[in-house]
Amino acid sequence: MENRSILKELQLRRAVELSCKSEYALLALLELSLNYDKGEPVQIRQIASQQNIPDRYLEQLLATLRRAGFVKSQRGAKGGYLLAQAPWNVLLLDIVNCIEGLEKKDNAGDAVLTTERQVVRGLWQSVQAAAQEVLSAHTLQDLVEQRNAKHQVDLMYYI
Amino acid sequence: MENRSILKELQLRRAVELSCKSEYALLALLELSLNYDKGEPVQIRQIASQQNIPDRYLEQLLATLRRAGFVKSQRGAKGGYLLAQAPWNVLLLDIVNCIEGLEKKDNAGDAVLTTERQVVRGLWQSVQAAAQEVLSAHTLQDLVEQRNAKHQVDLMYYI
DNA sequence: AGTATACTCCGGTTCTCCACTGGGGAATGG
DNA sequence: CCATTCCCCAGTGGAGAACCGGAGTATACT
Repeated sequence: MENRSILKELQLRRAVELSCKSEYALLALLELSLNYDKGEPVQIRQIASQQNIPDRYLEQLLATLRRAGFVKSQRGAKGGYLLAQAPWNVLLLDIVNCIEGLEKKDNAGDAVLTTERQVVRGLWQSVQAAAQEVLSAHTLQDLVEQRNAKHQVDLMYYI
Repeated sequence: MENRSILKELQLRRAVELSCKSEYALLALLELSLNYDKGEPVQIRQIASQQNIPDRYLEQLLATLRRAGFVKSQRGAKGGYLLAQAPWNVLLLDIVNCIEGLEKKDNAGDAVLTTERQVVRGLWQSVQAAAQEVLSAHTLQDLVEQRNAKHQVDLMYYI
């Protein structure tokens, strides 16, 4: 019990976790990015049906994204969601961190770490760093371009 | 419910997850590596107390490591655990994969993925790849050396 | 042989988070 | 006013994490 709470606080897990939540969020933001030029809001339902995501769940994720300032919402009829920033200004790392609820805790504090533990933690940090570097190297715009390129190919096969 | 089971099978989550389990396992194997030259088995209790790990839990982890062929066990009095291979032959990636229960599933199958989903999955794979590359670039021996180097420094400060 | 020592296998418990569902309320366009 | 759409809060079911405990089994030492 003691050990558990300690480790819980250290937040070692979920460090580089990519769950369903993140995938949904990225998909939603990608969908919003595709409609960014039009300036018209996109509804939850639309995204949900297009990407096969449960709409009530997506709603929550979009709420989080809104609170974090990634999207703007418009209520009422003809309402929906809009990207708050241009796709090329949104780092994918920020999205994942937002949705995955990453809170940094400096583990230097109460618990005394053995030399071995420090080494293992160090290793872990370098793994995290590698993963985050990839995510911070890309923006939503990159996803848009990849999807457009891929879409072209798909269409060619279709014809 | 449907969507959930599908995503569950795809095993998207836990792709790059590093939990308490992995830390314990790495610590245990590191401890065994330090005693590799001696050739004498190390008991669970010893590792557990040295690294502040609940022993009954560590027991389970060592069992999986044994079944995977990372360690050998010796029962009875003066028994304990031994590294099955030399520290420089054990990739850290293999350890984490073993303990985290990574099973690859090729997601190309029943479910039709939208173009957007494919793009997001692709992104995710590159993140995974980056993380795994770090882990596959190091062996237990590297951890041993790091720990020895760090231990030296600690001793110097102590004096 | 007998005993203490260790691993082995089986099970159960508690807790947390994820994925998802649902209901009522508030704003907005027609 | 009213359909539409977002907003907030609340709850459910299941899976896995992180444990604990006991009965069984192999081994060494005397």
